Amino acid sequence: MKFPRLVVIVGETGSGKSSLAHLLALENNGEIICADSRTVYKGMDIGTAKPTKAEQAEAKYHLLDVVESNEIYNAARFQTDANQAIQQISSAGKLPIMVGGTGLFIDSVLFDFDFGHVPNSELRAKLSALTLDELRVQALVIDENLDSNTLSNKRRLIRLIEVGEVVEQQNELRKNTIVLGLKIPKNELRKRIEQRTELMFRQGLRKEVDELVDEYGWDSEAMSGIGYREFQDYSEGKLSMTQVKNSIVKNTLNYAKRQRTWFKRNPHIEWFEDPVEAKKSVDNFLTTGQ
RNA sequence: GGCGCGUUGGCCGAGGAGUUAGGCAAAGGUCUGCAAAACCUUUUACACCGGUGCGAAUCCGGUACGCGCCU
Repeated sequence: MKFPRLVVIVGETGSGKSSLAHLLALENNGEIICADSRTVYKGMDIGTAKPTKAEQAEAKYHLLDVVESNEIYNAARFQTDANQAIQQISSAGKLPIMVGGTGLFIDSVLFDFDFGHVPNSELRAKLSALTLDELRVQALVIDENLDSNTLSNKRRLIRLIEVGEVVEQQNELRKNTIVLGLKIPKNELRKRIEQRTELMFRQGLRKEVDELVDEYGWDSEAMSGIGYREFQDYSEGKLSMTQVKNSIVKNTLNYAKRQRTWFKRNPHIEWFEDPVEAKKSVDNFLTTGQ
């Protein structure tokens, strides 16, 4: 079976998708695949709201703690790892459930992305030294219809030049797949994110950050995430701890906004505000295969 | 009571007679190997009243509020 049955749950940070996934796993003999660009890192537990040890004891989680906090993980690698996990889970007779908020990661599996050329770090280094205008000139040769979003984005221009062509968008959904989206009202989301941040502090976020900084420094991959990087300003005396906390809430909210924008354009997502309704939809999918 | 200084969009903050300061926040958006990233778009303000100018947020006078100093 090339495309085993797959349940996918998406949503913004704090939407409750993780707990829904956990429940679904328990009820349907499922295993979870985390589609999250941060929980792949070891040592980043509190700030990424990684499933707890207790949760991991109840249900099997995949793609957690797969790299050290100073390593780089990326979408292409996720795609491979996730597909492998899906095969493995389903050949063991279980139901794969993919949950996460990293849109690119999710879509790479959902739409079977062909990422194209492998990154060329030498070329990238060379291109990074160029100005935006110089990159534009090269990029416009490849595609003269680039919009202002891309034309101002150095990183994307570099990738475009590296690949040498515009990759064709693919929007045919993976077979045997149901995609559920969890959404919650905005003011409710804010409340949850505030509570969640508060909880992280109580669970010892600050200590986790200190340990990671001691080991990898402020410039490491681990420290680039929300809930971590904000502490640098505290350590430099620029922000008080309260301001750090507020800043984390704000950045998380901004991130949630970007996630919402990302998922909004996917027409295959069935949106739910009530997890119970979402569960019914999954039940239906599992019994009818539809 | 007298003298001086200040009053800029949600906040900070430049400028200063006729083209957009900028930053932050907010809202919307982009997205195929860094994605909790990177980036795009939008929001037309100068306390109030009068005066002088073709033209004032920008100059002059007064009013209010704030700050400082003096008696």
